[in-house]
Amino acid sequence: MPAPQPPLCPPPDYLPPALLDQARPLALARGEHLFRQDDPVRHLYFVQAGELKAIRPQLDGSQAVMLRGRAGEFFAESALATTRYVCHAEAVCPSRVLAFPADAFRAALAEDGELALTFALAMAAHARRQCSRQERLRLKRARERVLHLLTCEADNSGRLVWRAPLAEMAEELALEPETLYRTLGELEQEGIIERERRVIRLRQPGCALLS
Amino acid sequence: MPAPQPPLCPPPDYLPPALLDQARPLALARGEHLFRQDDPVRHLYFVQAGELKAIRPQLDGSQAVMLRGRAGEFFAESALATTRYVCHAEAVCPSRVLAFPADAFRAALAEDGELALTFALAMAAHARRQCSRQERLRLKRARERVLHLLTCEADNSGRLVWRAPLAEMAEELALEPETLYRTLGELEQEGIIERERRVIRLRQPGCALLS
DNA sequence: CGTCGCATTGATATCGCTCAAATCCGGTGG
DNA sequence: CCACCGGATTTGAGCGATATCAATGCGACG
Repeated sequence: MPAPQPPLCPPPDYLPPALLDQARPLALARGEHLFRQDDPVRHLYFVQAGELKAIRPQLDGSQAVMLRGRAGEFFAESALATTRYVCHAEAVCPSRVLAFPADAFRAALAEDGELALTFALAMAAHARRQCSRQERLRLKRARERVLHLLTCEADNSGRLVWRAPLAEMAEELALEPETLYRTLGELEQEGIIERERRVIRLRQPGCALLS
Repeated sequence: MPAPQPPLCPPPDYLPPALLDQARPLALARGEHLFRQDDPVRHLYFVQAGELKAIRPQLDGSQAVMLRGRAGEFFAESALATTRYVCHAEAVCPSRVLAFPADAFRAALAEDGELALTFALAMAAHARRQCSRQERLRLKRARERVLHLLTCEADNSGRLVWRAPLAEMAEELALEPETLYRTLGELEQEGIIERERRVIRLRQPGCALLS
């Protein structure tokens, strides 16, 4: 019974009404799949609430999180360039998405250069966030990866609400859950973070803690 | 004396002549910078020959390779969305690039929806390659990262020509050079690869070597 | 011939992974 | 209300892989 409490994110206001009319709302329970590898790309998705992740199963049985889509973002928009998905997508927590028909979306972009530019810029911004994730994965020590995530994802006051089990965060960081638990424990002991339930708070947000 | 021997890659044919006319060719020596962090974004770059990398200096003195631009690709096009660069860019080997004025590029996109769509699709394809790099970094063992790179970057016959020192490849893989040397040595001993100078050849291209 | 950058190899320390076990917590059903 | 259950979290011990430090070889080039 997907019923996320937070309010729904409206789709970007630069989208033309004709496109918005064709959007179909979907609700996903935690763990439910939005699409699977090799599925044909029929829709472009916008996340209104919750969070999605795109995963590729690895040969060792684990899964690599290729990207995440949070509320207010398009998700897997790079699929626009191809006809089939190269990974699976599932909801990290109860989520709501808007599904736009892919060809209608392409047509709208081709017809309206202004729209296409705006969308391209949104993709560019998205690419930057992906770069940040990559920078994080290049850090070799667990402590640094964790701090990188916290400083990047926490709000101005240093608070980060993680709605899924921490094993999910470990996966995001390409760490084992035990390592993450221990690292968070150490950071807490050192007074660098506080923890309560699903909330983690950086005591000195914006401070250069890395390395 | 930047004088790369390979032929120059022509810019994409979907670019309008008006835009091509404004492109300025640049030649870069190995290690030369194309732009630096905090520089204003005045140009969009297309790589005609050689290879570029965008790097962010880390607090520990090392540098993280955020992305690479190879011949035939746009480089750092996500900068279109912002006004200042967030990282440095330098040539990995002697290179040639075309510099398009950023505002002319934006204007051309806004004016021509067809062009904007094509460019957006190119960005999407680029995003997929970035995803692949990320997947690589999520692999925990050095051997798997190396094989992932080889299988992804080698041509059909399994050949990969690496024009820069191997330390550059180590950096790309977020490994220490020594680890890469040792790993390549093992793979060679096991008959999985062959090496000669700057050329690495996978003996069984396309084979599922990752575990 | 000397130097410099790159490649290679060895020894050691450290970190994160792995396996294992215990505890906590929220939710469910009696 | 309480007992129970499963998932999530914590903690421990040991091992293996990679980083780190150090030394040497090697080839290009001035």
